[in-house]
Formats: sequence, structure tokens, C-alpha cells
Amino acid sequence: MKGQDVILGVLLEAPMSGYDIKHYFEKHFPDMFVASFGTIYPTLNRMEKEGLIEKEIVLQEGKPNKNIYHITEIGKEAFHAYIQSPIEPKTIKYDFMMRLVFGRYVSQQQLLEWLKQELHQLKEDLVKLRSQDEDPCDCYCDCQKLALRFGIAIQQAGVTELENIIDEFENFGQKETAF
Amino acid sequence: MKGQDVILGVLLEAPMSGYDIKHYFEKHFPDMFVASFGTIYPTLNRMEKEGLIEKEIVLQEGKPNKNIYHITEIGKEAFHAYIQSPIEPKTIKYDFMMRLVFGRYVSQQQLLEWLKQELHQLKEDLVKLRSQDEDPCDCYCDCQKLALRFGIAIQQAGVTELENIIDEFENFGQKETAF
DNA sequence: CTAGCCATGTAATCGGTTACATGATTGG
DNA sequence: CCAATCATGTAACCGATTACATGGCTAG
Repeated sequence: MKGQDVILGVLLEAPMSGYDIKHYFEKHFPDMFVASFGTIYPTLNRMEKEGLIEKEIVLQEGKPNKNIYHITEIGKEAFHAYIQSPIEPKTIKYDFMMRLVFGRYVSQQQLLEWLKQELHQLKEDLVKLRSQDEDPCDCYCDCQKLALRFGIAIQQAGVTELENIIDEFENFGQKETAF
Repeated sequence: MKGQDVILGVLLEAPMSGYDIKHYFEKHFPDMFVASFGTIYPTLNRMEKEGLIEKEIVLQEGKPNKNIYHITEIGKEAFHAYIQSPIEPKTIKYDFMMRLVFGRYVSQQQLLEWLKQELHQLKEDLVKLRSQDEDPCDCYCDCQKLALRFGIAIQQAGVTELENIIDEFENFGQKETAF
């Protein structure tokens, strides 16, 4: 699964600009895929050259012009190839968890700070997912609801466990650690 | 958090070869960081040139020689710089969840297969984490136990939710989908 | 006998990030 | 007035992956 595949997937739903695509990503699958403009624009340009998508320039008043991209037949075939390919194993880079593993090299204060910081982040993400889940505007298909539900379950578990950990931390052990 | 940081972290614990490092990664933090030999060996060579680590060649009988790497003072400083830097946001690439989102473009059979496949994978990972948790051989520090506990909680939530989803899937809805 | 483990490495490539550049409009 | 939003792009770089090459030992 690379940028191209996800872009094709969202363009299959509706024609969009690079700017729109990024916001779509952030709103609909923040916990599955991340892409910056630096990825999206060059990818779109390459895809256009390869004939996977077509550009339509939309002039706007008071705003910069938009490049709205439409998926082509070739693009649909490429998406199809992706969706039929074997699922790639998930890859995670979870710095917070790594810090926990190396936690003995920092102070208890630092560790507690990290825990609270991560809890805050997880809660924030959870709120986003939940609000998305309840939003009737976006008419998600059943599958998207499934994805959302799965994501929420995982996120919720993380929040709960972190809360427990922080609780124990504040009530018990203040053992020494050193670098 | 890049390969180098994690390598330094494990070398701080014990001198190791590239081969060992990979296995250490897989055993101790499968759900936090992934690295292939193609990443590890070039990284180790670069790190040696930069003086972060030192190579000790260990001759073995009946097996190829090992390059055991030791962390240097410069390496320790580099690790320290990492551990003091702000925590990087986690990045995930979760193809399975993406497939769920695009689930409407495949058959119900395909979707169900994907769900079962992922459940199988999650369960397998969970067993690994649990066995690691119970293993008294590895004397983990409290922090590592925390990381493990956190990982297990998340993994467990995923398994439970997937089981529910599959259950509903098999008992209800067989609506039509098309590409 | 053959598959798998042990063990290391390199060259080519890829996918993505960072930092920069541009520039108008709107809201506080 | 400043920050944010809208909107696109490029050049340099980086970290990592893939595919290949080597080769002996061990267990089924």
C-alpha cells in the first residue's frame, strides 16, 4: 500500500484536488495512513503522466486555482490491481513505546510526563474518531463503519491501559533510574 | 526514531551482531519497529565509520564469523540525544484497515477472508507478546513490562473487536457489492 | 538431498520528507 | 497587523527496501 493506491481509492469516490486529498486522508483515515503535501503533489503529477488520472483546472475567485483530478480507466485498473493484491503486513513506528522500553535510562518524572503526553494524544485521536463515527453527514458504507469501529476499539484500549498505568505510577513506585 | 537510535539502545544493553540485533528487534519489539538486514548491516557500517560503535570480529567454528558491535562513548551520547529529544508521533501503515475502507469494491467473501486472515495474524502476535510477558528468562525492567502490557492491551482489543465483527458478518448481512 | 539456519554484505531503487518558494484572502 | 486557510509546486536529501551474491552447517 503506497500513496498512489490510497489516492486512487479516494478519487474513485469523487474527483478531488491534492489539497482536498490530504484533508480527506486526515479526516477519514488518520490512523491508517499519513501523507504530506510533499508526497501528494509529486505523486499526483507522476500519476497524471502515467495516465492514471486526469487534471481539470478549476478557476476560483479569491482563492488559488484548483487542480481537480479525475480517475481514468487505467487508474481504475491500477486500483483494482492493488485491491486484489495480498494485504501487506502493517508497519508501525511507535516512538512512544520505544521510549517505554528504554525508560530505565530516564527519570521517573520524564517517564510520567511521556505517559501523560501520550494519553492526551490518544484521547484526542479517540474524540476525532468518535465524532466521525457519529457524523451523519458522511454517509459511510458498512465497510468504512467497520474500519472506524475497529480503530476506535484499539484506541480505546490504549487509553484505558494508559490511564491504569499512570494511576499505578502516581500511587506507587518511585524507584531510582540512571543513565 | 530511526534504525540507529534503536540499535544504540539495544547495544547499550549488550554487545551484539547485526544478526542478533534483528532477532532482538523481532522478539522484543515486533509491534514498535521493523528492520530488515538490508537496513541493519548498512546502518551498522555507517555507525562504525562515525565512531558510534566498535566492531569485534568473533571467529566461530562451523559457523560464519560474527561482527560483534560495542557501543562507544560517542554512541552513548548519540543515544542520549535521542532519548532527550521530543517523542515523534507514531506512524502507521495499516493495509488491512485500508482494505476495510475500500471494502465496498470487493466481494463479501473477499472481505470475510481478509477479516479472518487479520484475526489470525493478530492472535499469533498476541501469543508472542504473552509468552514474552511470562518468560522469566528475560529479566525485563519495569519499563519494558509496561511497554509489553500496553502492547498486549491494544492487541487484545483488536482481537476481540475483530471476533465480534466476524461473528456479525457470518450471522447477518450478505448485501451486494460491486467494483 | 534439501530446506532452513547462521552470517554478512552491496547496488539499485523507491517512496517519502524537509525545506523552500509563491501569493491572495479572511478572520480575530 | 498577524495568523491561518487556501493552493501548488520543486530540489535535495534520507532512510529503508529489494534483490542479489556467498557459503558452510545441521536436521529431517
